[in-house]
Amino acid sequence: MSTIMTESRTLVSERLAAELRDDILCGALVPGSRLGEMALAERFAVSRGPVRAALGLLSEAGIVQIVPNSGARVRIIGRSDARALYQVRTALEAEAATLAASNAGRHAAPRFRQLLDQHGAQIAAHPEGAYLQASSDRDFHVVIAELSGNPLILRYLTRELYPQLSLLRVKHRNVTGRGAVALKEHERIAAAIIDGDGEIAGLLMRRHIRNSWTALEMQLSQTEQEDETRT
Amino acid sequence: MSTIMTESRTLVSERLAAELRDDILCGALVPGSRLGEMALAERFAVSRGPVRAALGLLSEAGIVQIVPNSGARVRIIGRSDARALYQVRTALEAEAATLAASNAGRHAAPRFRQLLDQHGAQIAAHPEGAYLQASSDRDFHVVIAELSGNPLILRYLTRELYPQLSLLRVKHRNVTGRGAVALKEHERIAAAIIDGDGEIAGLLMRRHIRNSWTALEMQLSQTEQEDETRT
DNA sequence: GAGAGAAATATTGTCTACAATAATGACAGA
DNA sequence: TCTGTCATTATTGTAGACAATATTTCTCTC
Repeated sequence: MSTIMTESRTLVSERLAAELRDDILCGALVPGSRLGEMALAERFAVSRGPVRAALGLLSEAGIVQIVPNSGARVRIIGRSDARALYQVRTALEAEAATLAASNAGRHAAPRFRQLLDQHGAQIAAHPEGAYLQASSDRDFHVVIAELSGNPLILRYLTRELYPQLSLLRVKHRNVTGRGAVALKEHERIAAAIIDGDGEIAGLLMRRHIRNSWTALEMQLSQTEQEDETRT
Repeated sequence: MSTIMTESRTLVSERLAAELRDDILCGALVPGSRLGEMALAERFAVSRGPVRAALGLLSEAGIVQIVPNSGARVRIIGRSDARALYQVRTALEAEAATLAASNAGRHAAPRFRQLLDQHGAQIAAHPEGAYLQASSDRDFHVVIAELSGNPLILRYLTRELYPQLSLLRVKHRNVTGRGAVALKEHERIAAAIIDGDGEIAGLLMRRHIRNSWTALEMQLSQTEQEDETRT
């Protein structure tokens, strides 16, 4: 986490970081690729100072890896990284769901309804489902983190965990989500939160993230076997 | 989190960050105090470049607050910050305990025994107990995070959450721990982990952190009232 | 004396240049 | 052909200077 208080005017370094972040998360800069200070300074027509600061911010987000005296690269997220990320997600998102159930109340129902409808429409359009955490799936989770009222949880998820998981997505484009099953789980979580039942909300969220990880792990296993077979 | 791979040689910026970190966590640099780049560069006889990088690292740890174009200060941790930190701790440490129960097995018993004995000796020496998370209390929690096998949890706790809570300690030196009650809770958590009972370990850890927060919150309330009374 | 505005000063953000380090390429020997 | 050594090159880390911004001080008016 970082406690840089930013308001209106944005530093060059922060703008660079945002742009590089987008390039990294959309796959334009693939995991492993080199982020040389001099090349980036030239590309963005700035000095190396703000480039270094930007790389520091991206390193902090966990999507760039800096080796002192050697340079920075887009981070490669391996299976064990993904596992650790999912375990942390399980913890934080279960806590968020529990807290959200205390905070949200009935007036959150329309928001959840909208999110779930959106998600349902997405699944109808793509029954096999896109990869984990397409936007409506992600939105659902972010809303719960917001409703938790804990800015730290929200920050860790949105600034670090989700971007890092996006890197996994860049690397494994053919991994699919769990479609209607996941949606059903979302619905139950939302209902528990709306009903103020924190214990059940937390438990269902744990289960949901665990299920997502189990499915993903299986697919990663297959992908890695295919990679080995192809080598 | 930061993904700077550091091995043997340490950068000036990292050495500065470590030294400043120590100054901040021991209270030599109190919350709110100003960390000017020029003053620090002069104090450490280096240029402002590595000072800036060091401040970036400390900001990332959450113990320094940087306002663009205005400078850096040691962060002040307020009550709502502390609450958020404890909620995140609850989530992460319960998960760590659950995972540790799967990983640790019986051979962790001597280590726990040692930690608990140490903690017991500390409480015997100070029955009223020092402030939250004295070293043996902290060690117990760190060991569980290590046993969890999740490097991310360990990193968040030791790099960010505990240092930030140390800042709270700097501000509230008269807040006491829970003495023998906390030790008893530790013992039960350790037993559950050694027995491989992840569900109970996680539940007991949740309860433990929650209890610690409840006690701390009460004391913070009193301290703040006294502060107001004194003003 | 209080408040507003301008000027002066201090500090941070960025740029440029040099020092330090790692990576790459060339060459010799087994 | 492969391996090890050395030289060269590229890049990162740091220092110092200038530009940009915020803070402090001073002056004037009410």
